[in-house]
Amino acid sequence: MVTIKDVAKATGVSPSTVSRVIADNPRISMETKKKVRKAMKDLGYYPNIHARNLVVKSSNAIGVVMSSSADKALQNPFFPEVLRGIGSVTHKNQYSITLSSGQSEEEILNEVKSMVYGSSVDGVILLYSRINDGVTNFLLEQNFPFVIVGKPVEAIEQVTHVDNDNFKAGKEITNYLIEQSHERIAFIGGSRDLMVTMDRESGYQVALAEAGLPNIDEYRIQTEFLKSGGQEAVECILAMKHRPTAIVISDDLISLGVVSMLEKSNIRVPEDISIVSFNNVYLSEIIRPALTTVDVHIYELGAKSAEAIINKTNNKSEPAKRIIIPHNIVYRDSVINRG
Amino acid sequence: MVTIKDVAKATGVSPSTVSRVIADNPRISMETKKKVRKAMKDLGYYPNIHARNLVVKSSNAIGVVMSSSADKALQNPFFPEVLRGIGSVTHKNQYSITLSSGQSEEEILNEVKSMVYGSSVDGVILLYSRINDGVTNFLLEQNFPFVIVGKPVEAIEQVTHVDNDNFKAGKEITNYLIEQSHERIAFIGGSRDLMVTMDRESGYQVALAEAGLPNIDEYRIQTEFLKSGGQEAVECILAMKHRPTAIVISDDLISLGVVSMLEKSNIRVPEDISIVSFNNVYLSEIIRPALTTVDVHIYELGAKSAEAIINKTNNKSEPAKRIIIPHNIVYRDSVINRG
DNA sequence: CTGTTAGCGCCTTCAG
DNA sequence: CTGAAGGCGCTAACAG
Repeated sequence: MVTIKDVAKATGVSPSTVSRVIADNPRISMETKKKVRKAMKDLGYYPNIHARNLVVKSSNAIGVVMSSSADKALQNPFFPEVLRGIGSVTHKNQYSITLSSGQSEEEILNEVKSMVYGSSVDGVILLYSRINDGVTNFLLEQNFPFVIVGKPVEAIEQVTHVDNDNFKAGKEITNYLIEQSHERIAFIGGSRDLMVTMDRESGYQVALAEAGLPNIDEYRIQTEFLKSGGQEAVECILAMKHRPTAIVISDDLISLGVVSMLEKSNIRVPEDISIVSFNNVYLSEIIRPALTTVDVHIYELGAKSAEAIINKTNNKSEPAKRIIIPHNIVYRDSVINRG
Repeated sequence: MVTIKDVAKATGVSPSTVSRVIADNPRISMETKKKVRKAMKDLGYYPNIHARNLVVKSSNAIGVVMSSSADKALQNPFFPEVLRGIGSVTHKNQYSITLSSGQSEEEILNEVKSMVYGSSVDGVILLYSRINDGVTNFLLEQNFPFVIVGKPVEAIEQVTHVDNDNFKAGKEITNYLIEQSHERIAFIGGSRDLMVTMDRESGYQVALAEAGLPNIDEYRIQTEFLKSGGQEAVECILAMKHRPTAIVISDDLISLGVVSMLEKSNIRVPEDISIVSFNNVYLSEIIRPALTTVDVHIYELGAKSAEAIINKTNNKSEPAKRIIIPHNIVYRDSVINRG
């Protein structure tokens, strides 16, 4: 391994000079800089990041933690897409990213603790926001730089987050269904502990209320953020005496499950049941019928969160920010006008 | 930050003893071990990985590098899926994973160099195999532990790799088309520099030859591993005087592009043109028509490659292995029998 | 503008 | 079974 000493020796300067060249310290003469840089290249010198990080106590790495297991999350195209967004800006800023890989909440909390205490990351991005979340609480206690993709459950003024206006989006998409003369509208959401579910669901409820439509408990179904979740949910719906004519679904992947299950049960979409959902993951375009869905600009969500966390690590005293990514509805073929 | 010294002080032992407890050194009495462990817990001690890695020159991390930009690759569901496979076993073995994020070959090579020289990873997994690849050559020269997902271009006996038998798969899937009485069969592949493309393409060619079918140059099209790649390819096909009645496509995502483009051009699949492809990414099931495709067991590919690289880092002298993941054809609705 | 010194947190001989 | 000492590669004062 070629170290800073080797290039110092080769150049006839001291190690600290070499170090300063690496940092591009302005107080080094252009001449020696050139000389040193040449030697670095000739010898094939690459800095040992561990040594560096040990002394500067930072790692130029940011941790990305997903809800529950990475294993499960990666099945939802949402995550690769945020990751792309995050990756593009971390890369631009020379940060690397470390993925959480824990399978349980406890494992993940431990991972995060060792990232923080072991200072192996400079900041973390939380790809979810959940009630009573150990990781969030820990980060908050430690006053460690982090940003949430989603809406914080509490201390909303203290934590930087990038989110959509999911309440508004939920309301808008539900209103769209109402405009299409639907009156019996169900809602299928992911875990109710997640803020994103809650926000979308309240939007849905308020829209119903404002339209003077009844808010039927049975019509609000909770399931998992997976295709299989959607299939389960359909069973509930099939069991109802008064089936809804339309469903608001809080995630495209769930929609995929419900559409396929509905199809299996000989219920046509949109003729028998209309469907709208959220995210505009690319599969919502290829599934038949193509999904009317709210585009939340996933890539953007990722990119902005990365920018935010990088800013924060470089300036810890920066006040918390809230960044709202605008959404828009993409109209496709999964809704029918019943008027 | 609580260090090894702090817990030493708190326990009344020396730092080296604490270090030995961490390593679970058998020469430490059970008694002191307990005492020390308790103190670690009480104080909230977590090892500083940089300090540790600096001295032991290893990182318990493995680098995952994708072909060209992560940005692009992550658009193909293949990658999240391998990542899941890799993640599950790295996690089980307490390894973390670092994703390459370079945008160009040169950037990626530099990333890999700094991983290797900076000893920030113990091994790397290459998610592609390409002719004349700088990264592969570098790793080979350095004799640094790595495994390829795919078939090495050269030095095949020296590099551990996990692959499918893509030649055989290409032949089988083409034969299937031939059995369905197709005679004009085209091939759309990704970059011809990639071994995976070459293997599948030769399988296709041999199948044609063995069946006594002509091998028409025009029928072999090369494009990008993206949906847009498929769309481009269709333009070539539309321009032909003698259009094929079936196409072998080397990647499901490309197929998605060709199907949608064909649809736009009022050419029906499978009635006018049959399609088969590779990977069995989940979207091949949801697209209409559902794709007949060879399932290469992506998750498995990832999991095995992770096992292999971990073994290798723990035993550098281990001989190179070739691990073949069996494939199987999943028959769906994108092929019609013309007999 | 550059060199010297000390130390980051941990592990590993070498003594005892 | 345990302590003391030295060093991994790098950076950051402090001198000059």
